[in-house]
Amino acid sequence: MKQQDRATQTKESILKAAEHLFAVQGYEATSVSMICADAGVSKGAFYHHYKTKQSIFLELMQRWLKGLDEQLVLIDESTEDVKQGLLSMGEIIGQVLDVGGPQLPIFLEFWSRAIRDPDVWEATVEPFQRYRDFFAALVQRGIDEGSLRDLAPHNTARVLIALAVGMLVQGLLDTGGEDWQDITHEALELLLHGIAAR
Amino acid sequence: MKQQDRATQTKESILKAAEHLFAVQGYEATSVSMICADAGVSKGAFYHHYKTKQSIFLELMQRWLKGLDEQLVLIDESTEDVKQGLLSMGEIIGQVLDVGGPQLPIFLEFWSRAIRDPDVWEATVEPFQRYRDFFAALVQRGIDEGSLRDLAPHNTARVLIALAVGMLVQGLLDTGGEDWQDITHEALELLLHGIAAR
DNA sequence: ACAATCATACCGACCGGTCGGTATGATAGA
DNA sequence: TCTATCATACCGACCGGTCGGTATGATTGT
Repeated sequence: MKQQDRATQTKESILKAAEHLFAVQGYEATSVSMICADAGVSKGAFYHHYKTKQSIFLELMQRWLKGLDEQLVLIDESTEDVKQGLLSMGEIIGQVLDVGGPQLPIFLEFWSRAIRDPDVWEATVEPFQRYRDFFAALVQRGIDEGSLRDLAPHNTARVLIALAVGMLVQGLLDTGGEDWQDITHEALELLLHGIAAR
Repeated sequence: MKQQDRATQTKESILKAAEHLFAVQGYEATSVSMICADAGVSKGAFYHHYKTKQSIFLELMQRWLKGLDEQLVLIDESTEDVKQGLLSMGEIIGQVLDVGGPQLPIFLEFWSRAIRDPDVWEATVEPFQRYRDFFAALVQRGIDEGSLRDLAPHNTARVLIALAVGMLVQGLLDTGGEDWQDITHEALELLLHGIAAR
């Protein structure tokens, strides 16, 4: 095999091992040695490909967010009706919770680290502000096309994200096998139509 | 001074030091030695009063939740109108974010630890399910008195908690000095009346 | 005297990261 | 094409330091 191919393979196996271990044990509880053992690679190989333990942490997050980005943009482009688009995006949350559950706990660690570490902040929070702007634009579109009430797009976006994040956290901590696809859908319906009596 | 008084004073100063350090540096980054140094106490004193590092972590959380409990019950008893009660509870979130900001990051760590550690889970998640039941009962009351639409109380409670948690996380990660009191209030209004056009 | 309270000294495990060295494929001049 | 040279990929022992926790003795109120 070519040298470069072997290299990328090694790098990838390290990343996969790290992703798995971070998900199951958490970041702090996972040592570089464990990652190497799991990947079947030496510590030297690890530090040849990655500068620090944290750097692999960040690369993981960037990949993850990139995937989320693409999904959102995809839905955004394929929907005409804003209300329907919001519901579709809600389904992403449900999917994320039902499918990618195991590796989600990392997010909580990312966030708590982001508060102190500027590098982590840049890689996690800054993208979230991009999402907020994205939702705000979507809400504005809804207002323009008359399907949404005339409310502050920025704040509404914050509410939407709060809903997403809150559902994510609850999904992580709830043990019972809830159907989050369903719950998130209903939550968005509630937000759309209000819970107060007419 | 009496021996027992001195003991409780020591215990309290340890707790205060731990609370402060956990808030500023995080749990893992804070060592027992640092807590002792900050409290002006020896390691022997620490392990005389607390079994492990984690035990102090848990005691902190229990105190915190107890305070939250009391606030919620207080509002619950003092309000007649459910809609108004919900808005008042929203203000708690705002208060919590504006006032107790510095020590909130611990929550994220608590949650991420709760996923793996059964003891932490019991101390953090189980209370949250109590809150959910509490909100569910409140929603049910709203339905009965006709101020809320007839919807599943359990799911609605989940939405309310999602909103609270989501706002909390955003409040932690947003750098700008937003007025979360205001934002949370508007969020609840949005949820109450819906964002869709009539 | 006796127990509660605290201080000091210390242990073994482990951690992230480094470093000297090797193995192996790429490259280029003869 | 054969070979000398070099860069990349990788190995694993090792380091300084930190950590949570313990063992033991001093102090102090009762």
